[in-house]
Amino acid sequence: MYREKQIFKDYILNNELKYTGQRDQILDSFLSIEKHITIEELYNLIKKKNPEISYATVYRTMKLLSECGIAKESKFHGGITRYEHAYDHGHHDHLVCIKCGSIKEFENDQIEVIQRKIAEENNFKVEDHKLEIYGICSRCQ
Amino acid sequence: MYREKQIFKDYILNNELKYTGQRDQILDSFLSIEKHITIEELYNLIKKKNPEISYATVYRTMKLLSECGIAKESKFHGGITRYEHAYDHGHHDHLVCIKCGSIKEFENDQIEVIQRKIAEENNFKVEDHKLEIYGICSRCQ
DNA sequence: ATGATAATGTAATTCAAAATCATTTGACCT
DNA sequence: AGGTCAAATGATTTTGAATTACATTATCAT
Repeated sequence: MYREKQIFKDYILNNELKYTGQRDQILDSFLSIEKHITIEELYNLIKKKNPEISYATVYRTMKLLSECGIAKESKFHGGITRYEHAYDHGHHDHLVCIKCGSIKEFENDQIEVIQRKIAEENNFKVEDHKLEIYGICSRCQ
Repeated sequence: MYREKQIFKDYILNNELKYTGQRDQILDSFLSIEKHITIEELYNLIKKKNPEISYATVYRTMKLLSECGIAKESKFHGGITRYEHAYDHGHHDHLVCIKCGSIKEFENDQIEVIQRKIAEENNFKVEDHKLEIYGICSRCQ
């Protein structure tokens, strides 16, 4: 079983919620996809297995998964919300193709260090940060 | 006269548009404010001088100012669009306070260099990039 | 099985932003 | 200066993502 599933179950338990079939399906579908997925894409994916699912439930469940650190919301160019896997994923940033919309992750320690330095210089207490590079990916050139 | 005003007039001329009183007022008000301003804030500011102004005109004019490089749209945490001065402003990034909402600009050449390196490694053609650091500003701690 | 309580689906609502459209205004021409 | 015509404007409606309200259904501890 996915480690994430146990985390979700614990979260459910600790908050007096219920572990339902839909929540389980949504988590499974989310984990099965290795991309930054939109609610719409996720909804359509789940609908294949369970045509009864509603948009509202997908929205609500992804909020829960974000709260317990399994998913992370992010908005790129255009502004619609996408979800990426967050459990056991170190901090990373994104290369976003403005042509095909593909999103590639990358990690860079130097940038993290510089960011901390800038924050310190400004007496700023960092909670989170994001770096996005927009351009044309190799395939689209 | 602001250098920006000439740019705007040229842009208007080249696109067979018209340089109207409202557009002039909106540009003046925008330039007079040294912050990342929302449409609502700008609308309220202009309304004091000209109560006839409408939201639609402010929206439309800010689009024009963005098109000709005088303003730049940006969305921070929360997602509502803000406009900042763009003419003759080098690239910079932002420290965003999640408590009071204040936004502070900073420049860092090292980050620019690293970003270019990362893009190169990924055979990615950079068009734009943004770095936002979210946290608590010095005043709010 | 029962009852308390949460989850769900449908539909309505919110909010920023954009679009529609009738009317007004500005730029250009002679 | 006045006429012409396209563009600008304001009021209103529409859009689209996201959230919420509410009636109904499902879950789970007992």
